[in-house]
Amino acid sequence: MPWLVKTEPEDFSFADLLAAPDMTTAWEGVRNYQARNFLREMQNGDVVLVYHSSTAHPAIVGIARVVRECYPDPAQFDARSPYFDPKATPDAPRWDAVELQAVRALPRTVTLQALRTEAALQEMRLLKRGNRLSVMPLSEAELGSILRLAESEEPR
DNA sequence: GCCAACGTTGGC
DNA sequence: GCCAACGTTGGC
Repeated sequence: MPWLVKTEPEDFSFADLLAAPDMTTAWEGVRNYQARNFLREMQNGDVVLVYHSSTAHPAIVGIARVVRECYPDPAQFDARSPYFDPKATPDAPRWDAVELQAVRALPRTVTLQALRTEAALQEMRLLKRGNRLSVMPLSEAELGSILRLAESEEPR
C-alpha cells in the first residue's frame, strides 16, 4: 500500500534523507496512536511520499520506500530525547518506528495548492479539514495522480 | 503570530 | 464515562 508521511523540513527534510547514510533513516517520533497504527501496517518495499509541512510552501517533495518494518521506537526510552515517553518501557513499548530509504526527489514538487485543485485528489486524507495525521495511507489512484502532477511539464 | 481543529489528560 | 483544560499541529 502507498503511504504519505509529513515532516517539517526545518527539522528533517527530504534533502536530509537523500544525504543520510544509505539514504536511509529511522522514522522516529510518531506520537499519535492512529499514525502509529499505520506505521505498523507498512511493509518492506511500500512506496512512501514525503510531504513538507509547517513551511512557507507545503508540498510533496520526494519518494521513499520502506526498508525496515515496524520495531519499537528507541527514542521513547531515551530520557534525553524530545520523543521520550516516561510511560513506555522496553517490556511494554508504546511507539514504533520504521526505516525509510529515499528513492528520488520528485522532478517537480506537488504543492498543497496543486493537490487542492486536482479533481482526482479531493478525497485525500491530507486535504481533509483539520487533518493532523503525520502518517496516512494513499490509494494507488491517488499515488498515480500525484506522480503525474510531479512529472507534468505545465507550470503550476 | 493567529487561530481552528484535534488529541490527550485528569478531576470528578 | 464525561468533559473542561490544555498542548500540539499546521495553514495562513
